[in-house]
Amino acid sequence: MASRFNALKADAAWQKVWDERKTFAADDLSTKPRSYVLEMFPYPSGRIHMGHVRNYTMGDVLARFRRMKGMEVLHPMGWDAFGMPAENAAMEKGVHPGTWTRANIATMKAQLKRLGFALDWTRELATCEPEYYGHEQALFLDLFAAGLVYRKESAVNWDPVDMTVLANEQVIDGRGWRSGALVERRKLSQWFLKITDFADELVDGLGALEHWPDKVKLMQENWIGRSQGLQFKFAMAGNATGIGSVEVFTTRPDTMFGSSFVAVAADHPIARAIAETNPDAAAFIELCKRGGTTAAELDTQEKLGFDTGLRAVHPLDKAWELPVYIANFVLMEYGTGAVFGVPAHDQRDLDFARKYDLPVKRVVSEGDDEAPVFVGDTAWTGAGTIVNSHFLDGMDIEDAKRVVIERAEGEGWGKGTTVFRLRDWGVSRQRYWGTPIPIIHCDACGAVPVPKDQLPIVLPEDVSFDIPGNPLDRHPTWKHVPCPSCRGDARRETDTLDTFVDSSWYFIRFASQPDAKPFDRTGAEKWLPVNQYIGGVEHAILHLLYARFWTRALKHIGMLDIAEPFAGLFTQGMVTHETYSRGDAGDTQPEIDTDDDDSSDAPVKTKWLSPDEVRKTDAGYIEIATGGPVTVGRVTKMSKSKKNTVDPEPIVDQYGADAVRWFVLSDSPPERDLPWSESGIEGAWRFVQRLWRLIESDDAANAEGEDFALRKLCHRTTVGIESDINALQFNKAVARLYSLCSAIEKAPPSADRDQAVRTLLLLVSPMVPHVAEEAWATAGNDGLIADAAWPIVDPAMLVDDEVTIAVQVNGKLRDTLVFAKGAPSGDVEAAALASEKIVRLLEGKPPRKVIVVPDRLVNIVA
RNA sequence: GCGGACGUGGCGAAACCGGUAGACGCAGGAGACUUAAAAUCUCCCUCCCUAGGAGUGCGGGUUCGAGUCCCGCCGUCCGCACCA
Repeated sequence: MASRFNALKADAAWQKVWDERKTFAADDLSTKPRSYVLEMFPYPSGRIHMGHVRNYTMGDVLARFRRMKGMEVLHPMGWDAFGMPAENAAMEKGVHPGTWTRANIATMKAQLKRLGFALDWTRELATCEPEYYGHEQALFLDLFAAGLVYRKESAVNWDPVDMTVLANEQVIDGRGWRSGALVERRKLSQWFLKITDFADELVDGLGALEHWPDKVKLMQENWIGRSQGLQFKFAMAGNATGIGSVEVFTTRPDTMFGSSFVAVAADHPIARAIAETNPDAAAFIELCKRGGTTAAELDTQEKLGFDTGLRAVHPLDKAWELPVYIANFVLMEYGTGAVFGVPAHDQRDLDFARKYDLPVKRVVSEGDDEAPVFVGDTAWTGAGTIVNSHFLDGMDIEDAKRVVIERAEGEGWGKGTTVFRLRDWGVSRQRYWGTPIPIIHCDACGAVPVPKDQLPIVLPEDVSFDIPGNPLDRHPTWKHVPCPSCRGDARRETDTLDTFVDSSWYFIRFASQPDAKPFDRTGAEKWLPVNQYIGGVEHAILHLLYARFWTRALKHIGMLDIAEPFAGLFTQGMVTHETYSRGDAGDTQPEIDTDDDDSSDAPVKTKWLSPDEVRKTDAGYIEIATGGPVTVGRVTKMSKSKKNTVDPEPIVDQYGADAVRWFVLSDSPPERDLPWSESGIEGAWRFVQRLWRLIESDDAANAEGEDFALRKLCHRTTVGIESDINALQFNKAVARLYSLCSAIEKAPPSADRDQAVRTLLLLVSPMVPHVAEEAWATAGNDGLIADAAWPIVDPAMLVDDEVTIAVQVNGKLRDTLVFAKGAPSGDVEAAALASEKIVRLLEGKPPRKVIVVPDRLVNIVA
């Protein structure tokens, strides 16, 4: 009797069982091999979206699979719960950020539970609770004590919309990563973490991360931007100004004899000193500040300079003087804020030299041309031999670099150095909804750390959000505290920590969560590093770099002996959907698509329609409300601004958790984008029903006799799926399961078929656990399929005794032959040549050559 | 501009180490069952035209044999960006 699988009922029932039995709680004391599977924890924005579903389903399949393979699996979940959207909600709706956040967590937790994820909820944490951020404050103080935290006044990226400071990593194309507002430069006193102390090891450490995507490693390497070169001082000729020297950095000391000018940044101390007495210089500096910083502007912006009148003495030839310019293309933030220009071998310097008629001298010869005058408008930056350079002549570039550095160090005017693009991590945020920085400012004692026994510093609840700015700073009493050191009147730090600090150590807290301290070292080390971390590429630099730094910092201060937090990383693709717009407006409107985690939408001109506002008809899509035509636009990332989102919850209501899980695992390779479609989810639902029918119709009582081919297929499928899941290639595992399912359906009843059904159930159970549990119980098995062991593969069942051999003529397939495996090449060749089709094609001519690849093919060259 | 990835049917995609291209799914088509529909099942489904030929973005090359390797283009996407 065929019945339907009632997903709604079964999902709830099995989720309750897993919950009550704490099936997926990880045992710290287990002696089994361990595996820590983690997906990037969500920001509690309100509701889960398809991206979450895809991300967590992938991790879930891996976690469930590893459990079945006999491992003790840690698969926890928590909430990245501090951040701007909660404050925006507070401002818009008058609700306290904590109330809003905790309500969202409750909603999203219920939504995650409905998907049946094998999560260890006993370790759930939310970063906005004092039980978490109090420990974070303790860690901050530990880093402070170790000298890895400092305060300095600096020019910062100020987001005028969010009214806060942003780290360099959070500024994208000159705009705030969250608000999309044009970032301003401001001077502020800020707390910094010394990530640059770890710059070298953060680059070098990438080499050991075998199970990370090359793309992410490369992005981090470029972000850290390590350059090796020479740092040295030019002495000034004469000393009328009192400026004695200018220090520059170069990666090309080999080209020193090709230099024709020195340039300093507009905000370089030398430029400022000159501006004090020279109004023209001051005006030029103002001009430089006005220049834009976007890609397009930089591309078209002319190289401009102002001759200071200063002359720098070439360190290798004291008689040689170079003009010193203030130039708009020199950055104060990089290197020493000053450069020397070698126009022949640097495009920027060449543009500058051509504009100001400076000498362009060739010092690297790319061919035979050794003429000292370099012509043309394209600098030569490639390999070559050093020419026109005295004692360097004839050397290659690398040798010349070494020789110059040795000489500089020997003569004491410079030294070989490494310079990084990476800046220290500014962590102060002028926000309420974040971790309070545990520091007290005292006029007498300076910045004093809060004694650890006074932690956590808890956020005050009575705050208002009716005016912009930081409510902590405006709070009447909170910041007024005595100095812990001298007991005098002092002020609490009112800035809070960047929320990326919260996510820099949550994976450690998951592994070990004592009450009295952030984590227990041996407890944490039992689980760490995370074996498989899964999340979006958008965190390739931000979160993943910070977490790597934080882990190394903890190692540095002896709190943890783990260098790299994430041994394996996988970055999954996005979930996309067609876009629909009314009429023929198209999707050509430019727009800024900010993060989908928040509710801020960019202004949109196109009238977008959501998928449930349109219907597909034979004549194309129409708008349901008006019956008007709908333009189907590009398939893009689901975003609120384009209204092409699909809310997972109603889909789960309609099709059940298993169908949704199966869909997000099917078809698209997990690192690529997954196009969501209505027909796709229906297909997934049909498969769940098909599985159920197959299981229900299995008549175990009458199952007798053998089906050797089917038995072999089960073993082959099992190994295949093991390797697919280990490689996170779920789309391939899905395809194999479809094939096995079809083969079982077609097979006549037998004991092997009955066994195959059982195997199929086990193999699909990590992906569609609810229908698998239901069927497992229906078939009368004891215990949960979640606790069942993965099928054991018999290697003998993987070998084929027969093979199909392709017969090609000139590389084109003409026939196939079935042979016993390992048949002698001579026999195979003879059979191929005797084949009717081959005989006809050869027309009696003898083959010129015959290639036989054993057990694979015969290629006849005619 | 620099760096990287990718390009296979109507669509999402498979294809091990260079060895039968298009597995598996979606959409579509035909049929069966049904009073009918849904569901289900069976078959077809790269293209031109069929004794066959062409075909993995385009043009070359290496090879008995190329989606896979090499050279040169074109296109798409991503990251960085005056980085000295």
